Amino acid sequence: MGLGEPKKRPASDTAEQTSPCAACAVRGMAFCGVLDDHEMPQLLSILQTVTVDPHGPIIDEGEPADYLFNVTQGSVKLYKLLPDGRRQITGFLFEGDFLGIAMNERYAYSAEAVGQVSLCRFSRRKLERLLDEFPKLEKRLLGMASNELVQAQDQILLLGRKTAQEKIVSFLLNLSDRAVKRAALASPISLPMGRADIADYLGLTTETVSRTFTNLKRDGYIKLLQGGKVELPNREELQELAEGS
Amino acid sequence: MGLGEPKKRPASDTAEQTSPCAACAVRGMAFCGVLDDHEMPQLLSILQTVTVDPHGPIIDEGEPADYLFNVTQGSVKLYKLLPDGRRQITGFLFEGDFLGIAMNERYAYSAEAVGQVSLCRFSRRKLERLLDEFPKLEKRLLGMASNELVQAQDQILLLGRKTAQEKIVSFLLNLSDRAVKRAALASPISLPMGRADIADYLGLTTETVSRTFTNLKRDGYIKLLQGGKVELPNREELQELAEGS
DNA sequence: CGGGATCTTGAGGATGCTCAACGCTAGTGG
DNA sequence: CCACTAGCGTTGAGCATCCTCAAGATCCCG
Repeated sequence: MGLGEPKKRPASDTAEQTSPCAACAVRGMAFCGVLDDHEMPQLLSILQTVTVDPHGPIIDEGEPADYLFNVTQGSVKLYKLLPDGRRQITGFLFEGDFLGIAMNERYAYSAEAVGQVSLCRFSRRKLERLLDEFPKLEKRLLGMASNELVQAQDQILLLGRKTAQEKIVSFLLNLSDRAVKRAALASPISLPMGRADIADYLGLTTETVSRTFTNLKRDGYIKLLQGGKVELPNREELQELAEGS
Repeated sequence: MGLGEPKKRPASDTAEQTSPCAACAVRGMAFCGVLDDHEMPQLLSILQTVTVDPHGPIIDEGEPADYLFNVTQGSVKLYKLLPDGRRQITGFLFEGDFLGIAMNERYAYSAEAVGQVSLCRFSRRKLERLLDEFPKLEKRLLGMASNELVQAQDQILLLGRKTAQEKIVSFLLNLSDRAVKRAALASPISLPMGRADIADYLGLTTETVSRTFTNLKRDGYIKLLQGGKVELPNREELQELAEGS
């Protein structure tokens, strides 16, 4: 696992010593949002901030699941591989998303930075002890797990029964919805990942992704802007395209 | 939702009055297994046993998620529909499986009995109150949610990147593994669901499922027995078929 | 024994894949 | 400053897997 070894920065070696969390932009959206200010120090004591370069590994499928993460900046892709190299991306994470609910003793998938990424890293062992102390943290995690399961089922429906065009449009709408949840704009959304990543997420090839974008553009459903941004002029129209109705 | 209205049987109207749980065959595997004997009465007080006829509905996608279930007998299919009728089965449940982790305020999918099914039914509201009282119950549910997420990712990999034959073989091996967990045999496994259900679970058509079974049979990888049972003579061989290695 | 449902088999076709070439952009070094 | 290259995205032509449509076989329950 050569390139991109995470650069660890203990929470206690900078001016942020007292609390990187106090200034944290994603605290409200993340699972730590349920803790009050006076409870934060205990979380802080088991947390390290980490940055990873583009394409750098974060976790590897099959390794002991010793750490959990919270994405504070950038985007992350999760994926599984078949022995012959076929790849399935199981999800993308953005600011505020949690990495590591879906695991037992070992990581069930690998994770890699899409662009430059910053994360909070928790020792799993220590976090589990904290859960005993703060039941509301555990409740929050259970709620997040529920949400992720619902998302996973949507993805299963998409992969099993939708056409290439429906897959692409569903994907764009999903990114748009999540952007709104992060208090970003619903319409010019940014695609930090490449065509190959989109293909491996939707069970397609890069060529099919590219062709489908071209068609959607030609028919006026989307506009491709500078810097990998996409404009969605008419969400309701797209909503229907996404479900074939 | 006409046919198959669940037949409710309050826990207090039969000889099992004191405890249907005491004699419950699946208690060890189910989430209630974490409760001690002296804690069971509280669970019992919020529980009803229910039976559903073949093809009878259990829950409907989009309805308020007022009840959670534990399957005690038979098999259940979970599915989502697209507006034009395309169907994706998101999972099958067997004895001991829990129904209802993946939900928020409303059910994220529909559930239907495959054969004759028996279930324990819990009021969600009351169960949530019980969770506050028994943190170990909550911990257990979080663990189960983790497991389900791992399963969901496997299914995503299957749907996105596996061939028809790999899908079928993976499915058979999965059923076999789960049979073992229920203390059943690994090899002649039973397929309580029809070809159409298998197809909608694997993102295929019934014809493709049928043809693939025929091919696997011809090549000696499986044997189709009486009563919808399937023999898997060589699991290791199948394991390789399932991953294309 | 009959009949409906389910399963199987066949022939033809469409969606998305493979293989290949070309264009665009950004970073690099002369 | 600009040619060069490497990576990524786009486009095209042919093809394979799986789907569609249709007919026949089998099973199960009355």
